[in-house]
Amino acid sequence: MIYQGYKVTPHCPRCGTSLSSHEVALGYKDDTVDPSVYIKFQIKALPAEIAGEKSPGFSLSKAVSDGKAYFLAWTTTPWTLPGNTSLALAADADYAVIEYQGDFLVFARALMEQAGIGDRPVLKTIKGSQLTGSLYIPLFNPHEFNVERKRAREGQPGQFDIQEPDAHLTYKVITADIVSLEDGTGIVNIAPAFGEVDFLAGLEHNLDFVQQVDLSGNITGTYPFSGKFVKAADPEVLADLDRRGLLHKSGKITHTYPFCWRCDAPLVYYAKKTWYIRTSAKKDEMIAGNRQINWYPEHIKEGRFGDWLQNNVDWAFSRERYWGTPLNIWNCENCNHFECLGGLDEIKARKGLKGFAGDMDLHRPYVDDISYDCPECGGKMARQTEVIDCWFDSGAMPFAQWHYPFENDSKFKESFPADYISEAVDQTRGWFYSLHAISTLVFGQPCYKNVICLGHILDAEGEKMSKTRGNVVDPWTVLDSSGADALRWYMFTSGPPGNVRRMSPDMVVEVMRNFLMTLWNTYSFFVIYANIDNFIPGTQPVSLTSELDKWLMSRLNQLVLDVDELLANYDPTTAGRKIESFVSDLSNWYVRRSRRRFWKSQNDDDKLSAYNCLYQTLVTLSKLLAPFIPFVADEMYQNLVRSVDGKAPESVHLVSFPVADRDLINAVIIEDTELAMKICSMGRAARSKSAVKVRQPLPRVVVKARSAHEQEALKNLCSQILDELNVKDIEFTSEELKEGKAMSVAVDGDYQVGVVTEITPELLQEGLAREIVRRVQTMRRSAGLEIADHITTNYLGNDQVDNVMAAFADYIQQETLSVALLKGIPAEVARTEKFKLSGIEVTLAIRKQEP
RNA sequence: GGGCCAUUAGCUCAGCUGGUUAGAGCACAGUCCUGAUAAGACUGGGGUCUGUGGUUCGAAUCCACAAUGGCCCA
Repeated sequence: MIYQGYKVTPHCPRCGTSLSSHEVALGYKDDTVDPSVYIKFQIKALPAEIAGEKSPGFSLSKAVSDGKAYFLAWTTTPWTLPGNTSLALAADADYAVIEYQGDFLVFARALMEQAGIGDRPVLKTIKGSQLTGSLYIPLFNPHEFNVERKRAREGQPGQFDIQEPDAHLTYKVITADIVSLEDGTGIVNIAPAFGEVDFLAGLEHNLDFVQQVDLSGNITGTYPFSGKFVKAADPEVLADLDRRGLLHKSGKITHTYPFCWRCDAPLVYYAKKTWYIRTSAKKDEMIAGNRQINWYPEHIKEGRFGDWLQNNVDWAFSRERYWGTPLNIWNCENCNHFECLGGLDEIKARKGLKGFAGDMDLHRPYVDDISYDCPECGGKMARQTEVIDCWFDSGAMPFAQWHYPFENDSKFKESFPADYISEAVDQTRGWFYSLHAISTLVFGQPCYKNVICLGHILDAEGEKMSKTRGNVVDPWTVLDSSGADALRWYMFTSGPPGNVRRMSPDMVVEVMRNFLMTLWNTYSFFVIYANIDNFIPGTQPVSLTSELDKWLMSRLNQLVLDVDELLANYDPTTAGRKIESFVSDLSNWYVRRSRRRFWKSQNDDDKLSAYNCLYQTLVTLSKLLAPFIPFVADEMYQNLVRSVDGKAPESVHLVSFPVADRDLINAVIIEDTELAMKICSMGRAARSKSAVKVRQPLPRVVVKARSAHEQEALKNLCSQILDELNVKDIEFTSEELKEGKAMSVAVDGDYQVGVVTEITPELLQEGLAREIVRRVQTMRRSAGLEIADHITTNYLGNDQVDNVMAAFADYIQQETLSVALLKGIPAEVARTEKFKLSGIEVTLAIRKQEP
């Protein structure tokens, strides 16, 4: 499965190493500007078939013998031209001969326009196949510049024979499938040392091999441009050709070219020795294994990853580096015998072992000292100096992390194959592949069952974030200002994980305010009141008599059901969004509607039921949220559970995920409450149109629902509606509601909600009482009083004020925790304020009542 | 050059097994509510659902092509 090949690999001249295909993938740049040049190769001889051909008027043979006939080839890498050893044509294409400045140029007829000579008459048309075997004179005869010309030994791709110098060297023309008629001239520069296609063509046609560039990317030999880096040599190569009349046209092209992901140097395709894993032999197994894996999003499976497996090529896994896992292949310096050693035991068993100590560090440089006797010839066996591609290490993780198969047999088997892995989409060629390839090679099966494949995070403009571009959102600024859990929640809920997403810190701030603060405030509401009332969870029976509580328990258990199922289906986004809308309803409906139940002074069943429901809900939420926002969830859990139950698991992360109680799910209540919410929303709209403040109670709301069934449902929930809309009565009708002097109406589809805006003296008085409560509360707050502090309230006003204070004394006192309502303003008060309420002047004063 | 994904309000996204009037949050303006609130409610402005064809009684939704962006490959 492992072999050494002489193959062309992308090579980084600065790092001095070849790159794997997944590394190359990291460094493509779209807007690379390179030379676009048309070069003339002088034709020396034509194949006999067309050489003898007579044609009236024009003879290509004569032009050849006059030294005026040229193949016109196109390239973007002038520095490879000294290594050119052939030209490739498309067999089926028509090639035209035209005259240009006294020379006769041959190139694909279809591409005349691009070469800038479309207006010339075509003197002759020849099929590419007819030109095969033509000979041409090299642009640079390697022997003149002290560069070796080699040729592959028949059947041994890794071995080359050096060719004798030849002052009259010619190269031959071949045909190849890869020749494009889209761009260029239909005649392709073949330099077997500098391209994979070129190298393979070289093997197939037994072409010469000229390698005039060293591993640092510098031109060797004695060319005028020797010693230059390849890219720097480009203009000088062109200048040299131009001087000799061999440069037809020179320009620039913008195209995609790979660069080193590590150091940004342009990559050079370079033939050199590399160790390969013959993964292509296991291609079918890898494809079969992939069918067992669940991919999210699903299209990756047969799309990007499936394509990658279909087009599998052998894994070039050796690296010319210092750091890394040493390649465990030794070979004999004398007879070239190879051995691959599988472990320490095998090393120790070698005859004539030198440079080995029992406790040695088996990395470079120490490992390089190990040698032993060749079992074939007795020569010295030395380690190949390369290290192993670190992607191989990453792919070996499932067993390497346990040092399996040397130990931890059971630990390995427990965790293999993995249930789930996650990485970004670029890793289809990286970690996803290295894991899958090695697992298939070693175990014949996949090593992961489920994958969430993440899309990339882009900046606010939709551009890829990159350090060089400076558009990176620093994670620390987000973590410092909004927190890790806010960032997590944003990532989970802002969009499906497989999508790319634009990101700016503002979005995380929004998440914090919208979701986390709502959650936290609900939690802290509970904590404040539970502390005031000394509520101890678990000691009181839960009796679900209140419709509101039944609704909350229904919603909660439905939520648990939904979230559990969504997470099982690898959809954290929808799960998170469900939690979000639940928390919003919890805060804006349940707590809002239940407020008075917590505030009232009697510790009755209703109050306990409210506490228990809210408590259970918050605890369950902390468990549901634990995988999403581990810090906030555990903080809630610590205070809600651990502080009252020392025997509870230490952390929410050690608690089992909640299981829904299906018996508590009442779909009818959920639906009915939704309707009640809708009616309230319309009622608020009607109220706000009437311009009567919500604080002012109104006599009646009139509802036109769609059916008698809906009317019944709303009747059951009418206390919630009355309270929410601050009206005294609810009435149902099947008549159209009319907007009028004492009626404000909101319409939505088949629903109509009208508010009767007649204000009786009694209602006005009650409204006044609410105004007074509201003012006192605001004063308490500004005075810096605690919620549970008791006060004495003093007041001053006309008879009407006196009447209100008398009629609503209980209500005002309970709401404001006033031990007394006293007429007259004493000198020593915490705060005095004067108001005009509905045209009536009132002066209020409060002072804290010391216990 | 090939492949995959996306494109819906100023922004971030729902809606995609075709079917009443395309929704939410943020942002903006005004009004209201509030002793849990960096919250909330109501109203308002803001949309040729990227474009062009096609299928259909009916298309944001299905099909084809194109444009733009992102990713991967060459």
